Amino acid sequence: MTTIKDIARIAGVSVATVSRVINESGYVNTDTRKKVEEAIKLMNYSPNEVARSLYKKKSKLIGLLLPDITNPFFPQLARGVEDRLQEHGYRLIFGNSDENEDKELDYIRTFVQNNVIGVISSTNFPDSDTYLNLNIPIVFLDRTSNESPSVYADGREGGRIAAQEIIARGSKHITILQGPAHIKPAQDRFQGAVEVFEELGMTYHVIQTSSFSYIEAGYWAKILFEQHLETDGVIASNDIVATAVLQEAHRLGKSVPQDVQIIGYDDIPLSSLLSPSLSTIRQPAYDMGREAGGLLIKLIEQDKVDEKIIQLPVSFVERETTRRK
Amino acid sequence: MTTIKDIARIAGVSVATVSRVINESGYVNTDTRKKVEEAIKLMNYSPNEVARSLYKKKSKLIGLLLPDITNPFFPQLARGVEDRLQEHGYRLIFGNSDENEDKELDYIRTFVQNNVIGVISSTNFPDSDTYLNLNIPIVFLDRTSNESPSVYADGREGGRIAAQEIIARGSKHITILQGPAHIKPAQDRFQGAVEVFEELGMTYHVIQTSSFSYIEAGYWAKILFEQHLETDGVIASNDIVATAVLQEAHRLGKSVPQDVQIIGYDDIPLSSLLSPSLSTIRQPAYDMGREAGGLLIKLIEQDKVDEKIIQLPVSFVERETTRRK
DNA sequence: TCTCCATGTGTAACCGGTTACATTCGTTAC
DNA sequence: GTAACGAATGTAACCGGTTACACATGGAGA
Repeated sequence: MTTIKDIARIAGVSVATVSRVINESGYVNTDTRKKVEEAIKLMNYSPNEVARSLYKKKSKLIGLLLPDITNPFFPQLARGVEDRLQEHGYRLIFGNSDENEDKELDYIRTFVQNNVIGVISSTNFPDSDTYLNLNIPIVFLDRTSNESPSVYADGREGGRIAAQEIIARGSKHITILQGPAHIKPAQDRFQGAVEVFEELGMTYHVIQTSSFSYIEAGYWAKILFEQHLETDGVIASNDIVATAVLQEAHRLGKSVPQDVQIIGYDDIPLSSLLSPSLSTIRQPAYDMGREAGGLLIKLIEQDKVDEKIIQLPVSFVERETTRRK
Repeated sequence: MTTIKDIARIAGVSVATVSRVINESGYVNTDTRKKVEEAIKLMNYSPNEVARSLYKKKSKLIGLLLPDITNPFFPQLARGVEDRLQEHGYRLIFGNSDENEDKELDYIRTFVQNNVIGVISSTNFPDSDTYLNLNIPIVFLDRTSNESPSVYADGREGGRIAAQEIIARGSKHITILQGPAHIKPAQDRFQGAVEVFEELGMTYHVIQTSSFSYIEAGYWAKILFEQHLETDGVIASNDIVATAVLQEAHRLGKSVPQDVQIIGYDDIPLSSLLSPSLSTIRQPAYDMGREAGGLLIKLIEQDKVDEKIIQLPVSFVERETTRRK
């Protein structure tokens, strides 16, 4: 591998001068600069980031921790983060936590060991020591914690909207699928929906689900209609579960949205391709990722950041699993 | 941050001894080891990987380059890779290439700058200088190139199976959706299907699509039925497009699979949740990722590796968008 | 003429680890 | 008695950059 010494030798200067050229710092004579640049081009040299990082105690790497990239909501977050950071020359070290605190801790440790300059995390444990003791900027994504920098969409409001819309469209026997208990945003949206029913004094049913996995989604859908066959409106905990409910409704000969209305959550890309296409509460996942990236960059590059907590709007996307008002 | 010097001071030994304890190398007296270990625990010390990496010219990082994590086929690959590597203490630097050679080059460069010890890449340009000149192990994933280490599923065979199955199930007017021209695996599966038709002397139609994006998928589905309304069998280039075709068929009042049979490709998780659920050619994406990770580890840790090219089987997953034989 | 400062460049310390080599001590073998 | 070797430990060079500091030069201002 070509090193700065090689370049220095070829250009007939010292390593300090080469470094100055690379970093555009300090004084360098125009002719000298030219010689160095030629040597760099000749050898196709690019500086070793590891050496840089060691001295500066800062790399160009950022740690990204997501629960599970296999859940189609998260790739969009990841993509948003990456696109934003890439524009500023930062790169990602990536890990899936599986909502598991130990795995998270392990990843965070290796992030730190690799001198990452910041972390973006969708964690269920934002208040753990791991994060409190972290002395690099951290942004919570799709999660919040007190005054910590975070980017998220208003889950409670999303839940409220889902309930309001499905009620306004005439469902009387509504079942809410409550997402996994340990996942904060899932509980927020559930609470939001429940609130609306309580406020209106309406009854509703709840099916508690314990994971967001594809395999189990079908199971919950079955349970739902087994326990509450009269259900004519379903507020699903996310679009995957909603898709499973849609399938189960078909299987039972119920037509959607005439017999049963369904509202999903997230607006994953496939929602619009289902038949009937899925009405859902949209979270602007890609933008959330971008915002998180942007916020982290600010935290890294600036002393003061005013808006450390960014809440993005959720919205009802009316498609074909709900009736017209 | 705590450094090895701090530990040495606290334990009353030299840095060399601490290093020996950490790495379990050389001779260390049992009592000394105990003192050092206590100091490490006391300070919650973990060694700086950057410094290590600089001296050793090797990190614990591996570069992973995928076209677009937003396409649901790739998260599974990524997950497989990560899970496998994680077991061996390796971490991922991740990037999306968007099938763009410049972006790829840029990522590969920063991988190298960060002393990654290996690269896994789904590239359309395996024979470019970028990869030829790379002097660290590289595994091509979902792609092949000559004798280079690679893990993939047999696209041609997948295409053949799709054609055979849909023909065997009675479709007469079959339209093949040909995936983007620059994506090798898409062309392989297309060629495989075409082969079968040629061998049987059957006619078929082709719609050439130019991307795998969600947004355009609906467009291609529309085009398909506009140009070939008589189509009673569709071999889609992947499951997303197949989903769009399914939707369009419904919209046109065609029932699936009675009027039109549809076969997808990939077997992304959502396929089984569609209604009707999607018959498709399954690629074992997660396993492909795991295998790629395993192969790379072998290449890194062993001198000789016998099986450098791993081909995984594709299979027909019979669901509800095809009729019974 | 002398001082001061901007310009230009090199030397060497430093970042936090790893490891080659030197040194010391105790035991064993001849 | 001493040569040889294993065990235990420390010193310092090294990895490839960055940068503080020293030093040289030349022109402007007093």
